[in-house]
Amino acid sequence: MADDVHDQDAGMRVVHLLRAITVELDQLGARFAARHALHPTDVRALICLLDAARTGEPATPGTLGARLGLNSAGTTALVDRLEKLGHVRRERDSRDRRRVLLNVDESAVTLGWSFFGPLIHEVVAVMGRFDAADQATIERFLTDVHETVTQQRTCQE
Amino acid sequence: MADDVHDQDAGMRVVHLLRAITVELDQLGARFAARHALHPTDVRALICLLDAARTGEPATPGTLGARLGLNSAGTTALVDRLEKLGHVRRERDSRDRRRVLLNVDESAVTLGWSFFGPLIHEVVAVMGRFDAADQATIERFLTDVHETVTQQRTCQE
DNA sequence: GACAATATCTTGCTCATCGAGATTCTCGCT
DNA sequence: AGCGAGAATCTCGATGAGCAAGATATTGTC
Repeated sequence: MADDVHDQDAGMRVVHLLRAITVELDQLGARFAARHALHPTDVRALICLLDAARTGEPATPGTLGARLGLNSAGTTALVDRLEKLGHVRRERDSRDRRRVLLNVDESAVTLGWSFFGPLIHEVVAVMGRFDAADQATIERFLTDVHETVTQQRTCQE
Repeated sequence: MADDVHDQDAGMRVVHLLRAITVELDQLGARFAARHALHPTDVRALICLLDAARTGEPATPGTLGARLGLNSAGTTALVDRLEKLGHVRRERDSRDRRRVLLNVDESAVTLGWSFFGPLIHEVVAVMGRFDAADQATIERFLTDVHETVTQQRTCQE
């Protein structure tokens, strides 16, 4: 039973750590936003768009708005802002001409890297201080947590 | 060199996982907010207040606003909202009557647990599937990452 | 006791987001 | 073909969170 208590303590400590990391990353994102005349929503939008670009799936205002929990009006305003800043370009889909495809400009990529690059580098370095077996453990843990959180989000309708 | 590339790949995968987890947690927080007539900022405020209560340090509008990056006007409006909903009570400090202490109501605690409790339980369960050595590894990794992120945030002025 | 410093609140404004509806385009059906 | 249902996006007016600047109340210092 002592082990159970111990397990739960480690679990709670990890929960608090994950929450603390989330809060810190949020604030870092907010600072990045303020420094480049962006709103927090704009940063989240760019992250989503870059993710989509990385996985090769097409991005449209509809999918973006759904991902961010915005309605159509807010999504239009968001894309307007990003387009005005030159981070995104609208482009009519030639197949389905109702749709608008969103292309992320190179400037947004370099902008993101200039700000988050150092942090990413640091985290990779932290990871590098663990041996291969431990790295696999960490990756497995984070994958499980990600799955759990995603499930929690989607199952609550 | 193949090992280097391998290390870096694992590092980048972990970075993406951490970011994905952050995004999911944000959206979960937003859903929690929408479901209880709260704004995202209100949720972040409650988290800060509960953190402060847990560590025993006194919470005031000033410290809260600083933590959230709000100015005094926004902080006043925020505390007004939370007080109107009964989640927080203002109370003049009897020693320094300029100050206002913020007391989190029990209702806010139970509200938070009713929503995030299941997720926390799940994450603890995920953690429980690892043996003690791996748990220590995970905790050490998250601690290092947290430190890195905090450092990155504070050093950028 | 007058003055600077601190903590909080008030006022007037900007702008992101929402709800509702208009517009443009696609596709199945006859 | 061509008409109508439905889908993707945009426009308009309203709401409200947050900001800048200043007001108010309280404390410590000379």
